Amino acid sequence: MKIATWNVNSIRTRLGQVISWLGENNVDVLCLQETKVIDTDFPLTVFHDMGYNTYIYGQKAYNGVALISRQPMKSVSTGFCQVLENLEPKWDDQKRVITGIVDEVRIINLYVPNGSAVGSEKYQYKLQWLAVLKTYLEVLLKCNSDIIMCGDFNIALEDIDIYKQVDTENQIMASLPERQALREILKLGFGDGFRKFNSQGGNYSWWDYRTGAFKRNSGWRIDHHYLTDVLYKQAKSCFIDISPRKLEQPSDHAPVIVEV
Amino acid sequence: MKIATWNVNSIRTRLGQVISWLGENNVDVLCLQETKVIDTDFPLTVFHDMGYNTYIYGQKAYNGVALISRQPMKSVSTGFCQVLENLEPKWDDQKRVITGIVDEVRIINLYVPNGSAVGSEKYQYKLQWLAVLKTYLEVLLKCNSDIIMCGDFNIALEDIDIYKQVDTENQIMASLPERQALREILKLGFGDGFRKFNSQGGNYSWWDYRTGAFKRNSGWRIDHHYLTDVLYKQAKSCFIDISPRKLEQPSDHAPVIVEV
DNA sequence: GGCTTCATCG
DNA sequence: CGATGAAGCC
Repeated sequence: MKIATWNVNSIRTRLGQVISWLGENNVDVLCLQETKVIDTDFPLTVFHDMGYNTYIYGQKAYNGVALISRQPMKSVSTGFCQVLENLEPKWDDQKRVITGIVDEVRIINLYVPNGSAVGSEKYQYKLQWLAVLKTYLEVLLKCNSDIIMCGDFNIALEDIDIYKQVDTENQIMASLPERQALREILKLGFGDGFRKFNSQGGNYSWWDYRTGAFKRNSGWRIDHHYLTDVLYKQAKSCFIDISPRKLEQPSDHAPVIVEV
Repeated sequence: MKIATWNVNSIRTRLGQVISWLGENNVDVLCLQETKVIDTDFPLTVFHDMGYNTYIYGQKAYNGVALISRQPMKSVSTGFCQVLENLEPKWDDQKRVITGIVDEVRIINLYVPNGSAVGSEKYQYKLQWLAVLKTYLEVLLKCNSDIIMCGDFNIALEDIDIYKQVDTENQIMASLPERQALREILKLGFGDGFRKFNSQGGNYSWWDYRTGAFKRNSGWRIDHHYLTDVLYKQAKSCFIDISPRKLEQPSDHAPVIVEV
């Protein structure tokens, strides 16, 4: 089973690229982030015509996640609050979480907040959001032993996940508190799919649109697949496909594919 | 001498098309309207590199006119108020007028207000603006006997200048009061360069972006060259070049070229 | 309805 | 740099 994650930075702008990529890469589930569209405007039919089942959780202009699955998914759930019933509803104002089960495997598709700048209000929100995510995962792990949690984490966990040395005190996506929050989550029992197969630096999934970052490979590895034990052990491959980033009008992120 | 007028609907968006058109059409003066850019952001150097002298009169987001001249121009003047010293300054809030002399010929480049809808406040402004234009021309005619007044007039003077019969009571760009205001101006001694050579309908310079107007040639002839007597008599040709309207991301107007 | 600004976000 | 939405024009 092949599971891909791709922050497309607007599904409507990127639809042609996503469709052609999906035609060439026969993935079973494609997890999209930053769809940036309300559900009524999501281009469903083109995925249905390709034989995919589509589960969406979007909003206007910002955020938005979707699951594009060859097989119908079961136990699909959107947002945190359907799982954490006592959680304040405001945690679902931003559409960043969708999950469903296919072949006994729970796929969790996440768009973690960016956090803007260390110390900012948005940074606090990111850290709190990661704490909520942890409790969310604790609940799901009670029912589902096999989980693939993937998406745009907006966190580079190790220094080799960044093209240059950064200040881990002040650099968003690399600061120690957010790294620590993610490590606490991984301690629940997740392994990094990409690092099972590749321990080298220079592998990135996001390059800033500005300053020609992609040409110089000035990237960050912030899009991840985290797998629970059994899935991690049986994983066959995990790689970043940088080819869509070379096209005209690309997303700033490249898709990442794990095979289990 | 070849004088072109072209409403480019943003010089920055259309720069590539304007430059390549200018390279292929060796005009002496190119009169631009709707440059939509403040003077500090106007792309001057690319015109200078082609050997053109550039005179600009722009504002943020709306309106804006420019003269692109092979020869340096003399007696360049922007707006109405430099010529009509007692005129209220508000008449230069919208940047719609620029003029200069080349080879003893005064080129006046105009972007006449559209007027929105007959009877609206903008319509009243259009009629008043045309009255001011008349007094402006009366002054210039005292000093310059040879004048080419060109630009986007937002007026189709005759029924054959429109692809279909319209209601001349209510149709903006065709209503009797605005046609009459323009006729009063032409009575000062101007002839329509295009009509010296072509008395046929079906010749248009503007096609609405909507409803595939260009494909069906549902156009209007609203971009004109008006010439004083001597120039009118010696004019060698006047034609509309519809080829740029066929490109991707075109202006909704085509350039018009007169040779004198 | 097409298109181009601008402001905001990442 | 590139996305969106709102406003204004035609």
